[in-house]
Amino acid sequence: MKGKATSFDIAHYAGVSQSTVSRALRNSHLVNEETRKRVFDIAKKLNYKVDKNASNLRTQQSSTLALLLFEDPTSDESQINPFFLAMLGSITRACAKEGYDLLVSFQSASADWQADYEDSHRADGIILLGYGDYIDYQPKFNTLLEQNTKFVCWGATVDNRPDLTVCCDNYGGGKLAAEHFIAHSRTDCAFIGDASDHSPEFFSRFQGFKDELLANNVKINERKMANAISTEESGYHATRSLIANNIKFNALFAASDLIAIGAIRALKEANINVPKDVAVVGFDNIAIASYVNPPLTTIEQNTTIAGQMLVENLLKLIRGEEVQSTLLPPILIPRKSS
Amino acid sequence: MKGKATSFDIAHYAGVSQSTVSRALRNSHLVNEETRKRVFDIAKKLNYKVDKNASNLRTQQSSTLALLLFEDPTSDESQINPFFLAMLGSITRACAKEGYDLLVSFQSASADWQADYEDSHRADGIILLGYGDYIDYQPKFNTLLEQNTKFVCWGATVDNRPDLTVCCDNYGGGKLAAEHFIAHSRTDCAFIGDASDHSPEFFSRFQGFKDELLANNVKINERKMANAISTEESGYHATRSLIANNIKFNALFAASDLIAIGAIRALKEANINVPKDVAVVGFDNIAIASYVNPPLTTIEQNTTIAGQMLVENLLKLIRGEEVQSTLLPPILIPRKSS
DNA sequence: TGACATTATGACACCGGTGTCAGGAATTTA
DNA sequence: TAAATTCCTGACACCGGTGTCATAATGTCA
Repeated sequence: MKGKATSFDIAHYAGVSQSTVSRALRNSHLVNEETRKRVFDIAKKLNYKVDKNASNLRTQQSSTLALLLFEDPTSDESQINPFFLAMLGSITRACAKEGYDLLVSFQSASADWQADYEDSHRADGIILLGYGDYIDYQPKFNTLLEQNTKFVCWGATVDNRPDLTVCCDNYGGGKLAAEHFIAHSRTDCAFIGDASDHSPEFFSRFQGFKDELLANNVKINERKMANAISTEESGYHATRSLIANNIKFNALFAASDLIAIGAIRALKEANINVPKDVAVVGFDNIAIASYVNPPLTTIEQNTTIAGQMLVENLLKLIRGEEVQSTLLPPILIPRKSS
Repeated sequence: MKGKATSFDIAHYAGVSQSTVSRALRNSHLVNEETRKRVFDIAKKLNYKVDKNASNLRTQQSSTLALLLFEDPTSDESQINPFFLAMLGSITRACAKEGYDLLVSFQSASADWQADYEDSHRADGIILLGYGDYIDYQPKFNTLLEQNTKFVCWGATVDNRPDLTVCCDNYGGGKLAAEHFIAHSRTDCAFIGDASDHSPEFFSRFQGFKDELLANNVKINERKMANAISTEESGYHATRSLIANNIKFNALFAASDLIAIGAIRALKEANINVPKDVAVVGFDNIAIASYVNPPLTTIEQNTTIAGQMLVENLLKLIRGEEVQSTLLPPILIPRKSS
């Protein structure tokens, strides 16, 4: 046999028509049991596999989802944010469970990604995953919506479409961090992250943090805040600049674990003891968090559930079912850094 | 416009035949420049995207590679080995650079994965990534070879086909670890990993380690060896059992970083100081390694290059070009654990 | 026994591109 | 001016399945 076997080959050997083969292989009840068995046996012998391109072309669907990972273009090329990698893992699993394949692709936020995968019928829907400059995405979301492309995204909100977003309750997570500090009488708080509304996730975390402090009559001093994107380097530099400016605090809330880890490095360098002098709380609970020294107290986002929800919601959208807005509860994981 | 635009729609608006549209969009030199422009403009306006299913079906290739990740089924479901995640990242990037899409899928070693992706024309080739029981795979490799499926694999060797494997020089890496201990006069060595030939990568690491020690007249005591698979838990338990058996050593070579991290935890628990009492060296240089306490000395496998090589070699195989056997040089990254 | 339902199958159009071949128009050559 | 060449385009088969429709064979009921 040259080349791969087709349904015509099977039809030939089974002495039936190609139509019947196709039906038999898809377990249509229209096919005689005996015929079905014969076809299956021959298919197995010839190592036949349905040509997905032909099948997808005809049925106009692909049983495939696309995952677009937006990386902050400023972050180090070689290291991908471990939080996203964890998400990727759980999304892959969730897809497999649902019988879907997963196409993975990295995108820079600026690129002209649009609906490429879905328009070209390569994927039935798209999962968008990224941290950061989501605000720039709204026009692209609109394009996707206009074209009736099915998509869900992590973290970012889409105007008037809360059902397209799965995210952690960042505001609530921020409050958890504040509660934790209050409970341990650490009220001289610093924040590192991006408190502008440029990065909505960080913004919400900060808002929750600030509001909960206020509810306990604690005000956060603007001078005790520094901007950082979600990398260890950025957290390190932001913290160093606070220290260099001689700014004092006894609690530090970092908008992500990577930032927190960088912050701890900067604190250590300045001979500031964690947690004795400064208690540090991060956000995400990436795998590294439990191994750093001291182990990092953090607000966990459950990536397993998050990945499942993204996939489930997307499939519902594809099937035309209604989707509820999904907010995942954050959990405080207390460790030795606070 | 209902539904997605097709090349016929463009043909209609451009007043040319569908054939010409197809040619124009693929920049065939057979098309008049003016016609080409017109077609492009209309395509853009209609937000036209080539239907990959139709295109792939006709051309019998997919511009897609499949990545099959074999996880050790005994490892914790929720956590994927960070080394593989790093590989996944670099493979994704390498694919993008070459203009290929990447299908990602998790498989358990036992499943009937065979050549599914390639047989069904979803992918032009397959990358196999896994640790562990590779020895069981040879029959499946044979099936793949028989069917002329293009594939490459990480780590595992395929009988008589060294060109299909990309891996780190595990033997050389083991020697590096031994050299390091010798240089620091730590000659009472323990090894944790799998020194049977069940896990060829671990086996090679151990062989290199042992041989280099022998070259320096140091013999490793069989009692100072313990089996472990590549998880933190497994490393922890293996080390605990050594300690429980009152086995003494002043240097420990772990077959992977996760094992090493587990080992350090066990040592700490037993009040054994790292590196003062026991120097620890791991293997992989995963991201966590530099953050643990103390930072872990390890043998780095460069995942960026590894991913690139896997993709490059696979593409060469697909194009029918000759591929050289690829052995990547390991590098010792000295940190505070030794 | 004739009308009708049920079951199993084949023929065929179709999905949306790609590649081949034939041929008309314009240009060059003899 | 006829012949050859180049350039550009359209018609059409084809990739390998899926879904619809027609139909033959068999079973059911009045």
